[in-house]
Amino acid sequence: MKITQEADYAIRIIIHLSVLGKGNIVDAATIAENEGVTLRFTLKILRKLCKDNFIRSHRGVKGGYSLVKDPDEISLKDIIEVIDGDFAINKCLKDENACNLGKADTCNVHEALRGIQDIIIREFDKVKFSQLIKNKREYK
Amino acid sequence: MKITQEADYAIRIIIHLSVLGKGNIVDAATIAENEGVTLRFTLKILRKLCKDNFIRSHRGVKGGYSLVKDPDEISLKDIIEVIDGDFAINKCLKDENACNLGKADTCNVHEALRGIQDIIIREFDKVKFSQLIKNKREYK
DNA sequence: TTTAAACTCTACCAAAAAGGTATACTTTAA
DNA sequence: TTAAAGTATACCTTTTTGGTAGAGTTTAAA
Repeated sequence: MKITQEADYAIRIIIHLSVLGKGNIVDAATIAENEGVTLRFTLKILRKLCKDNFIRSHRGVKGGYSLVKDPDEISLKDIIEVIDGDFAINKCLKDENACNLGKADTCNVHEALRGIQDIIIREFDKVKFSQLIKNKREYK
Repeated sequence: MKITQEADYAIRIIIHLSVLGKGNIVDAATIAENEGVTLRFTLKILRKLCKDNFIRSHRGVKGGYSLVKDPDEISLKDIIEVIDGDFAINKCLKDENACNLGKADTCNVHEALRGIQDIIIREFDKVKFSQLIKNKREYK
């Protein structure tokens, strides 16, 4: 029941971009340095965030990355899903055939877990990045 | 954000024992066969459940395992914790020193995640095994 | 009192996932 | 034209997970 280290990094990266605000460009090296993640790994995460359209990249000299959406339109759920994939607290909730007893449809556990999962997703979706950058100053 | 396969098995094992009811003995081989888990792995899980006092073992011929508590006194949270350890949706919530920026105490994300984690734990704790065995018949 | 059906303990192993790095590009402002 | 940026793909290492093995110990019952 953990988010991955990579998702944690992705959250910090989006926080960094959120502080700068939608549309403002910053290069990967600056983010990496400030957030304590290696440049290479930062780049890898940034590419995933690009592919899912939360940020966009600007190639060439003076390039970098910028937020596509406003921080209050992006939730923890959104970013964790980009990295870790859909929330599924048990494999049978992602794929009913994964139940090795073949009875996901009649299983009380399955039903209970689905209820919990729905609540978890809702809670992660409630937290927007606008809230996460409260009291944060600009980076120099 | 998944429970492990092993925790899933443990849940089924406790369900099996819950159907039989507190104090009733069944041997590992029977559980293994009914729940679709190998005997060896079942034994391993049973030992962990013993150590944490949810079940007790009976050695020797006609031995096996039985529930120590009533099914309505055992929750999904209890059993998942036996196998997967304490719930901690991010490493910084288990150990504040794990924050590689060293600012768990002032971190907005940390604070938000703790709130979500508390809700998750509460939800898993709400589900008791008495509820999970509704409509389940005895095993033959 | 012997036997076999049970559980116990510790260690080990293989596969999968996670975390991270390397190489060889392409794009573009200045 | 050049160097500062991002891109794409592939690879590697470590940790976690899932599972197995071997050599015991205990005990009901014949």
